[in-house]
Amino acid sequence: MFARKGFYATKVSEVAKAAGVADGTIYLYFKSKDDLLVSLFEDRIMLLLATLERALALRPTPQERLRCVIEMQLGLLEGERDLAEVITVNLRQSTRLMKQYAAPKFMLYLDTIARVIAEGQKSGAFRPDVSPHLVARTIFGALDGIAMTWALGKAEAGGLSRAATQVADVLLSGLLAK
Amino acid sequence: MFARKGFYATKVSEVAKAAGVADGTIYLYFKSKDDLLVSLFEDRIMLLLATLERALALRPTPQERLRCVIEMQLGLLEGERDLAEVITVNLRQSTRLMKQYAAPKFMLYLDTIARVIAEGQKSGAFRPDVSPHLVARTIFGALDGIAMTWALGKAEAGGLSRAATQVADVLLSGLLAK
Amino acid sequence: MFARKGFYATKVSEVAKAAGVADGTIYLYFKSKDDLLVSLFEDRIMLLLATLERALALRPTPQERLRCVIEMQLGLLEGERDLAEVITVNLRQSTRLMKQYAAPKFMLYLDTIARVIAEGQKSGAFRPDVSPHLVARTIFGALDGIAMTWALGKAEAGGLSRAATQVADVLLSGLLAK
Amino acid sequence: MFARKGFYATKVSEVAKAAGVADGTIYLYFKSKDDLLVSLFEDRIMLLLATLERALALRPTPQERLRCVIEMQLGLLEGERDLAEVITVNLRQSTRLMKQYAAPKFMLYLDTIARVIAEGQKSGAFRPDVSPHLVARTIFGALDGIAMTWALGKAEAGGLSRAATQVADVLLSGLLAK
DNA sequence: TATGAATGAGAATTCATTCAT
DNA sequence: GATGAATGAATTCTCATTCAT
Repeated sequence: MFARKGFYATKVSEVAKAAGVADGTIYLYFKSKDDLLVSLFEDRIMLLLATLERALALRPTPQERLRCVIEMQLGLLEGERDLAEVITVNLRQSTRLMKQYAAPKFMLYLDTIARVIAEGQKSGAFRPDVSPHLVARTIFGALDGIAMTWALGKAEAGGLSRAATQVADVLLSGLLAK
Repeated sequence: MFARKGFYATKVSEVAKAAGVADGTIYLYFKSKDDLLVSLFEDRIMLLLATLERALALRPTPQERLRCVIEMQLGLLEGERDLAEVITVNLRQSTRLMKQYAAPKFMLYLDTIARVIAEGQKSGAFRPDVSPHLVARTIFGALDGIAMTWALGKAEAGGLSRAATQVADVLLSGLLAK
Repeated sequence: MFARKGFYATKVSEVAKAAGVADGTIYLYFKSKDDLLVSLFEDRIMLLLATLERALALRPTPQERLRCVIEMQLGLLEGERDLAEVITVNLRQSTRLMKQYAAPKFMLYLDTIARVIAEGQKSGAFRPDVSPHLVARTIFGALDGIAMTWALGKAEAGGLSRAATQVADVLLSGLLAK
Repeated sequence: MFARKGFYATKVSEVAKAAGVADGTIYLYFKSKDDLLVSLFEDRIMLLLATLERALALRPTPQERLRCVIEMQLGLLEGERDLAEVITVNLRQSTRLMKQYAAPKFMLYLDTIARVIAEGQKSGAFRPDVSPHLVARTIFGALDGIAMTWALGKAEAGGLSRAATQVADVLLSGLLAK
């Protein structure tokens, strides 16, 4: 609902009706309307983090690990256009929301990406002249931007995974040591 | 004000007071509160587009042109933390706002970047195996993500221009034909 | 709880928790939240009435009987600051509550005081030129006001019984026939 | 409206309609619904205080001054049954309201009465063996109780001023030095 | 008897917008 | 053009009460 109508335009009573419960019941499980949005985000980013850690454990080379990150971030949203819209668009409704709740969890995610880069640099696979954290922010932003334009546009099925391969190609060849 | 408190948390009366006019006066110049935000965005993106076109005219090689894009997008926000926050965070109020007003102008901007890529591919400078539009979305997203994390974090002076160089290095070597 | 937080600010669930039972259990013993307050009041005023009647039976002279009334009304609350607050403050929730439930019982109480006065007048002990009912209302109000200011203030231990003696002195010498 | 329906049972929108303004307009003049009630009380008690001080200035003897207090407190409500109900009943809805807002102004009023008593004691007119503040609380309570029973009952015209004379007789002869 | 999760009616308050001055 | 007092629609959240277990 947040994706379709926007967070502020969505009434709690609509969420309740869609969930098949009474208005008050929402408040037995969520502290406030804000909490509803934040929980959605946290659920997903924690899921992403957990899945990512597990997947990374199976990929030995830095190249594979980076592709893994890219595939997972876009994969989380593939087929879930509404979720993509909530996370890339609606979540950013208010700075307060972002700073207070989303930022900490989000930083954990950036840290994970940065660690992949740093390890690749240490092993000599990636160029050492760039900041791992900056690269992490670049990668996150690139994928987020792709998801956003995908969600706001036609959101074609399979579009994100096709994008993932190309983006990975470009970023990887930009990061590999010469 | 939108940046500091969020669009919805900012009252029109606060904007009026900050501008030193009466509440009603706002409505002599803007159709609605939404219009206030959209105008802000349009002003800036049109400025960015115009400045970018002018700057691109002076850069002959695709490499220089791409660096130019990167420097300008981040440069627009350098030193204007609040503006960065409005554009990367607050503007994403609602899908309606994005789709109806921001998207068209935004597409013009993506088109400009895509054109730079396509020209680079045609001239043989950039690898031909990636979609110019996808690369444009990647570049925009990367820069937007950097600006967002910069704005939400400490927003250190000079941070964005230092970032620009490194991002340009990575993206360029990822895009150059072998 | 009603005394500490006010009747409207006290949730039934808080009363239930304080009583160590589940919310629903309250409704097995009380018809409604209002009933909770009314029962509290009725319990106490009936207790006061019964105790008062018993005590009055032992005091032969009008003077003693009047002192008895004063001591009992203030004595009921001595050491029970919360109860004093409920009766003097919180019970006055709404005119409806007062008129419908409290007033009848309350009138019984005023009647008892008025009877003490009337008997004193008949016996020649009290001045005959004042209405017994008006005097009863005066006495009740005076004691209620003392209890209220005591409850809203520091509610010092022993404060009410010390007050009782002085008030009785004043009222008695005001009522005695010349 | 508060008197007729009780404070909690009265909706702000009803007050607004009765006042012939829109709901929101209430909030341009009062901070909250509570403030509406408190303002009513403060207005009146300040009026009472001012009128009382002025009237007291014209009465030389302690006896006259005490009668003056009694006449004014009951006189304020004479003919204003609703106001009497608000002040004696509705205002006492919550301890918070009383303690936080009403108490300070109320104490000023009690102080004024106590001063009348203390002066009477100093001049030798009143018995010296009772606390002026306790007597003030007694007098206030007696009058408040009379007003309350009057408001909750038939509230006959002229009832309060007739009561005033009798109460003054009793209290005065109770207070005069022997 | 006791429970406590679910209910949903209800109300205070906010704030974008208007328009008489 | 500018003002800012007044508007009133709109919405979150609370909490007394119920009832299946």
